[in-house]
Amino acid sequence: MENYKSEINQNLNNFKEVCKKAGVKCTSQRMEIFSELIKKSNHPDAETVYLSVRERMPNISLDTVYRTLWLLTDIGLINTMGPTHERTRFDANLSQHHHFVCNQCGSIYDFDSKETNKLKISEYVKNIGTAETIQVNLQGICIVCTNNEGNSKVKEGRNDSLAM
Amino acid sequence: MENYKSEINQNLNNFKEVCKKAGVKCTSQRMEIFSELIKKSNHPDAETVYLSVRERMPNISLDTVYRTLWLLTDIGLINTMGPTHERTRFDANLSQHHHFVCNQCGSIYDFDSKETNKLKISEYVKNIGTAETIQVNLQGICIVCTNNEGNSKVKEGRNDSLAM
DNA sequence: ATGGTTGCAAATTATTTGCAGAATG
DNA sequence: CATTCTGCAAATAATTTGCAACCAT
Repeated sequence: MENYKSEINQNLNNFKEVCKKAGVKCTSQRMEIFSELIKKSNHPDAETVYLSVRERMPNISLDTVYRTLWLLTDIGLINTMGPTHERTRFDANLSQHHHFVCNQCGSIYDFDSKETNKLKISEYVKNIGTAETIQVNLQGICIVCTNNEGNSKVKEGRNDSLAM
Repeated sequence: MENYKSEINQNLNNFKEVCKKAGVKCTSQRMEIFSELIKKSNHPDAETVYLSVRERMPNISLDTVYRTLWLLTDIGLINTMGPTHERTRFDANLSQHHHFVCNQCGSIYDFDSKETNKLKISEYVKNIGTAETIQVNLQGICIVCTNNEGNSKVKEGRNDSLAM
């Protein structure tokens, strides 16, 4: 309970630094939104963040929350869960398979690997729950885009890469 | 090229059977939409399906495509990619981690495992592209819901389980 | 025949944007 | 002080829904 507050302070210092580097202002709204996200580990959506922050800042508006969340994502302070700005996509392939998403063209390739299917994840999540399905998602650059280097249009600037 | 058509026919026979079992009608629209999804392996969204099917059925409407895709999902003939009907969720935890999604309450738990991080997926997808990030998603029932058995509300009936 | 299904148009939900005043560096 | 931000309200995009006509069983 004690180092929870200091963790936020530590993060807020980093926050100010990153903002300065990125050339964006460090406003009270942004700090509230950011620390809200650090406090809540349950990956809230914009509306949820808005409702919580509003308890401390009654005048904040939902669109500020949206703008801030995307800004924080752009400058690398937070991430989104899964694909964003995407419409729901459907798949008739019901067999066990995994996905490779190209950060450049947005294509999704299916793949399968015995090694992946054999993963004994269950042991790692025993204290979380019982897993029924496992799905591996890879992000990177597909061969087509690698070969087309130069004439490929970037689809999203928000796909920060996270070294493996 | 030849067994591509026979694959569709085979799937369409199964389609009719499943429809009968589920007590839904086997309309021409539904057959077109389903076979469109089988032909395209690129996980199209509703609009894309709509545009393709419209070439053969000029009068079909987009909402029929939506209704059909969800119906097919409900009766287990197709799947959606990733979370659906979900707002974008944000996460301040930037370290390498994976997710456990509870099919019952919708909570998302973070977890990490050395074994997972060491996965040499790159070799399996060499001919697809170069992966920069790997993310494992587990679906199942979390401990909280297991303990609350009975008074928990089911969130989605669309989470077909796939044995590990 | 008749109840599920379709197409249309209108509704809803999530998210984005233009603009004038407010706050930050 | 000069911008960058914010809050408001209105716009947009994806998806859903009510309803009368239509089609499969």
